[in-house]
Amino acid sequence: MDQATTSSTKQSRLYHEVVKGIIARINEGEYSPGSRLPPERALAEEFDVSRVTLREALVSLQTLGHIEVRKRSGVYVANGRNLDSDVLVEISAFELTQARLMFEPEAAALAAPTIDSRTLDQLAALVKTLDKSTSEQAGDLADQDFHLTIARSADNVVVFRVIEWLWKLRMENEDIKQVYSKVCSHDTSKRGKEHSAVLDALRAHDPDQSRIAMRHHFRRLLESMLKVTEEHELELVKRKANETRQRYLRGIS
Amino acid sequence: MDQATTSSTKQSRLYHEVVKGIIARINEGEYSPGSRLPPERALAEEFDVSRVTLREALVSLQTLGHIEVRKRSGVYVANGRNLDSDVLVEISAFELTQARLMFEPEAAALAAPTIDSRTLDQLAALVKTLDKSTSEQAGDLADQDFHLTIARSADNVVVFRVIEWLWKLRMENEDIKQVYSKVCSHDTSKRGKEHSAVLDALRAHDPDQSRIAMRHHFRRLLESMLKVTEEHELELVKRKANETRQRYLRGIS
DNA sequence: CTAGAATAATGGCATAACCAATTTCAAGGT
DNA sequence: ACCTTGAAATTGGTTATGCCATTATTCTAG
Repeated sequence: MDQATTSSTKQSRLYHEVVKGIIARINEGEYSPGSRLPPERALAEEFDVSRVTLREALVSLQTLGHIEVRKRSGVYVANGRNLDSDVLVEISAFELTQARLMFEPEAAALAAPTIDSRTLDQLAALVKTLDKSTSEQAGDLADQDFHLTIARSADNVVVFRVIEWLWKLRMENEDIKQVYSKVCSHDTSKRGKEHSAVLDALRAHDPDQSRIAMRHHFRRLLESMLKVTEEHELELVKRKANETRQRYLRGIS
Repeated sequence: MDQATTSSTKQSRLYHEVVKGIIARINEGEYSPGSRLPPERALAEEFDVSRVTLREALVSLQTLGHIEVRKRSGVYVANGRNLDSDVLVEISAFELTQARLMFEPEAAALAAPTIDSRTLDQLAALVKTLDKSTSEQAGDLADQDFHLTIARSADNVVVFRVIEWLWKLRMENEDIKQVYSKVCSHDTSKRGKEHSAVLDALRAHDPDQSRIAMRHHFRRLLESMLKVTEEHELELVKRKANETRQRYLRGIS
């Protein structure tokens, strides 16, 4: 091998090239999800780098969650994926809300017995912020803070991570955001009341009541969502009918 | 260094430890944002690893965005945001099981009304497989299949993803695997019965009963886990006491 | 045909070395 | 005293080689 004779012109690290190369091969289907990549020694030769450099690329790829290295077995293309990395899967707002309806109440119930007064004060402040928030974005953020603060109080990293991911989906997916936006503009007042109810239950350190209050919140949300969507689709039908009418009446007036 | 003489007991990747160590130092302010870390060679010595391994840790840290490596200048703590960290989170078997106790019963309840007979047959087969499985690994896989099949039947991508992630943690983390292994060897028979109970409830398409059966399964699991861990720590104490005794009795016999 | 033992394959890690720039610092000139 | 300068030390980047422990595979004996 050449030793490091190429490093004078190339600014970035060599392993970056290898990372790019492997990702390209994955994307082009040469290495399909779940399949095994060639062994390190072979890959190193293919990319014309040392095994150490090839390994650095694998470490980076692993950190990014694209591959999975199993000791003494091989390198595999990740298919299970990390919770975080893929927002690509099409997820409907309904599915997401249903999942939240299932999980968030449990987190609230878990948090209730041990939540401390400082956190309760924070939550109270967030309820106020949400009530008097003008912009939609500010409201959403306060909403997120409220729910994530409760999830954090459950004092379980796994639980928190799950709910954090749920919120990530809620905030990053445009379609979902739109649906939520419609629902919230539809009835903002209820959200405040329901949050207060949750807060009261938490204040009482009552797990069951906390669960019920949170469940109620989400159930109402899901129902509103169904209703709004219904109305929305009704609106679409009307508009279409109108367009049709216009088209067919165009030549008559 | 001793070559890889320590790898027999240490399961996960060595560079992970280094990553955790460096993140800890950053979070504790020993290395403040923007400041320079010691050179690679020094760090390698501090962490008692080779430079190659230390470099792997740096690559990972760099991929995570926590540090910045400037050629022939040094390694710097990334400015600004420090989200504290992915790899740093230590997830205990208890936390994971608690999360599963919260979420998986809900998934079962959701699946119950709509689960079809073909899937029920698959589950029945898996229960059998689990009962008569000899190797631990085979049992674990059947267990995983059982739970993931139920989660899939909930027919909600988000829910499935969450539970899939939980299982990933369960199977990929060596520490957690070890704890689960101890628990399962402790009482395998119960697991089969509990799975059967869940299956029966699903067969009856009874959401509440499904939830209860699954909850019971996990509650028992969590309790066994606590007990086993207790025993394990007790064992450690005993062994230590024994060593002490040996030491002090050494000259007497 | 199967159980078990030998063998090959594979990832994990260590050591040593060299390269190409940068940084440091002291010698030397003004 | 101040600046220049150039050599040596420093530092990240990369390669090469070798051993270890465990898995996967193959071969052999029963």
